[in-house]
Amino acid sequence: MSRAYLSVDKQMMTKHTYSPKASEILDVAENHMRKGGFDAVSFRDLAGAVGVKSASVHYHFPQKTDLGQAVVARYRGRVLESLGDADDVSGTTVERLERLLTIYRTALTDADSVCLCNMLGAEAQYLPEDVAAEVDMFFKSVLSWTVKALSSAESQQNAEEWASYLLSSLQGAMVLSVATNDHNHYHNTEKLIRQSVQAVFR
Amino acid sequence: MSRAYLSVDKQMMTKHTYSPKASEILDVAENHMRKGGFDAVSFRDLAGAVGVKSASVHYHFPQKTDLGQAVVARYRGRVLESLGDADDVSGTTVERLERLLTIYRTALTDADSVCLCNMLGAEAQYLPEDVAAEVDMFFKSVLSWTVKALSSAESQQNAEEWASYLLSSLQGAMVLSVATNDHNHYHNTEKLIRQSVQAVFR
DNA sequence: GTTTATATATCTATCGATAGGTAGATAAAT
DNA sequence: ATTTATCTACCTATCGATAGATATATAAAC
Repeated sequence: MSRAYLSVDKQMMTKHTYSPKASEILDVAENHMRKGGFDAVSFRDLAGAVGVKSASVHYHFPQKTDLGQAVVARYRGRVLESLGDADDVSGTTVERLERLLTIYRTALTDADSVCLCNMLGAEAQYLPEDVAAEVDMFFKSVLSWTVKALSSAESQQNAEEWASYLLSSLQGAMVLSVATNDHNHYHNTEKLIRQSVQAVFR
Repeated sequence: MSRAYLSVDKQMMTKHTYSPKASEILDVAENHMRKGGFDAVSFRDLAGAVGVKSASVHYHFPQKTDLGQAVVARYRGRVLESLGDADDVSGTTVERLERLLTIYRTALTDADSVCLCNMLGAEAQYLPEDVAAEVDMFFKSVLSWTVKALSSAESQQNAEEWASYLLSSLQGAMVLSVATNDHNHYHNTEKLIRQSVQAVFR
């Protein structure tokens, strides 16, 4: 069994500061949010899914903004943890990038839905400010990691530009895959990303 | 003033089969849907925006599914019309591709929101079947156009793979641009797409 | 040890607001 | 007269959120 990176996987959430029930709520909320966006999750549905009443969900997350913030923050933390340190890696740029590709691939395959922050990022102007800020932070963090991962000494290429390009491709490929119900769009993009990076960086 | 392709622009919707009021409703629905998804538009809000009561919106679009279908179908038609015939173009592949880039660029710039079908495609599993089918058709149509646009006689590259890759990049770049409130992600991706295509196709 | 207090986690019941949707009247245009 | 387009008025269902009660567990005070 493959590890779930972007996807919810209780086994890898060891250092959660949330109670078991709160974590369970976040799990359901995250999966549902990835498929339908922020407004697609309701306190009642969450409550039903974890076997409590909606008022009890409000106990753990008083406002819906708190819930959204928690979902995105935990998601970001999990992704960054899976990515690890971008600096301390030996190996080629392409090898380094495989970690990023695996994370996104597993996220798509496991849940058959786009990246949480893709879904929420698209509706950023429609989100509570706090939640939008968490989403913004996700992209800035992952972009920063990717820039580092691409910054090999030999290359004179602009790592920032390529990081933005690569992340865009991966995010968009997930959307195409879900929208057309054909994951080949993702796998194909993965392949061409490898080619491009191999050609440009070394 | 630039022409709005993906964006709503009444001037270019000459052959609509909708009444003026219905078109107005579709305009508002489309813009709102791009920012918040399918559930973000309500009959009451639409009614208020166009100066009628919600029951009158139901007159034009009995069910919300009808509204969603109409919005996406019109959007797709407008984009395909703007793209024109991919075959009859003289010029380089890159030049041919500029039309696609301009459409997406203008869409992002004019409305500061992602492509309608990016927003809806991400939540495809959450949409009414009819609406999801329209979204699927959008991507298949634009992909088909792009494949043709890339299929120059001299090139031996796989046009289908590259079409999927390019569209993914553009879609994802819009998401990053909106989510981080930094359109440079889009413009940067545009630039690197040009480079990549120029290197691979001729 | 027993009592007192506080925190945790849930419940029932309800609120006002809003969602999509419908029935039937009205007014204008053809 | 019929069609087109709108209205008023209403329905049921669900939304996020709150009030107030309850059971349990831990912790502190006596």
